[in-house]
Amino acid sequence: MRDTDLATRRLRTWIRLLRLTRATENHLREYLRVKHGTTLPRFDVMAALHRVDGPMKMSDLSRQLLVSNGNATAVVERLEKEGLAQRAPGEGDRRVVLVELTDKGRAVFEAQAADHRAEVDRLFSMLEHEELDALRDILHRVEEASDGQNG
Amino acid sequence: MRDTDLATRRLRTWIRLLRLTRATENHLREYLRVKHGTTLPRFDVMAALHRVDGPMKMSDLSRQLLVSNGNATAVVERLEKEGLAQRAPGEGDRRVVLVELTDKGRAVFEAQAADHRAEVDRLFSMLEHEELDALRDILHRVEEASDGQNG
DNA sequence: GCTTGAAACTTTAAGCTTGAAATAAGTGCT
DNA sequence: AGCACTTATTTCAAGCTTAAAGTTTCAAGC
Repeated sequence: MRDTDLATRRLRTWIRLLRLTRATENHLREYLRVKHGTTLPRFDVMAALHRVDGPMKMSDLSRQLLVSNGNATAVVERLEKEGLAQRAPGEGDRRVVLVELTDKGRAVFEAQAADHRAEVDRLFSMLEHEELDALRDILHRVEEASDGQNG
Repeated sequence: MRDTDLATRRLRTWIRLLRLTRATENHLREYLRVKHGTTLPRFDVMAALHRVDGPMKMSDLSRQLLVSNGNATAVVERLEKEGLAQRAPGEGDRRVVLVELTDKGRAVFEAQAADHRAEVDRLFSMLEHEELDALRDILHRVEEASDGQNG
């Protein structure tokens, strides 16, 4: 394999990375569905909102999650309908919309997050500090390079 | 960071992996859209069909791509409508449907694939043999473990 | 103050995706 | 043959996602 040219190895590595990510997402989707009756996009949005622990601009939300503006609007709309999040107009800039979790949303998310964390720990239980170090270095290298190219 | 407990490190690593995958997919989606007027799901399906280079069962296709059956049906239907793929009933087992690329589909895909490969090569140009080796080992370890758990 | 342009969101249409239900066809048991 | 069970695929409803167009608001230059 080491005599295969770099372009081919990079392509194969990307495909394997993509497959691992999909398989893991499928597993977590199913887990969240049967255990908490929720979906991955909802969970992701709630995680971002919980993380900042306060009002967050819609645009920051979509930037954070790497999804389109319209997508953020749609998912937040559903969360709001279920009483898990709420939107309010921004104070200064009247174009801005601020989202945050409701108390109910926070409670619901924290229960989901605990199980989610445990499941991720289980799924990656074969990775110890050594592999995590190696992976951290590689991810760091990729992120650094693409920061240089884009933003 | 090394004094952070393993569960936390695994969760953070998963999140970073997910972000890298999403960023890369977003980039490739945009690339295929502007340069070839196609989408990632269509490209993925065509790649799978090109890979086997011959008739493929719908169920094998969805298994390969880690998507639902209904999804495979929908994407193939669109490819068929565009004359890029064609379906035919299986010979022996009459439940089976076999898909394959048309000549046009093969030609179209090969042009897309060449550019896609070059773009992936560019996106991961910071990874040399050394990092690819490390990543291969890690991915192998994860795949091995989940094979033991599931299928 | 007006205009021009940019920014923050929402809306819309089209496509993607899932999970479940529905069809249809094969397999095995009696 | 008849019956239950499994497998292969499609259909369907609901939700997710994007890109593009539309609305409202802000900022800068005149």
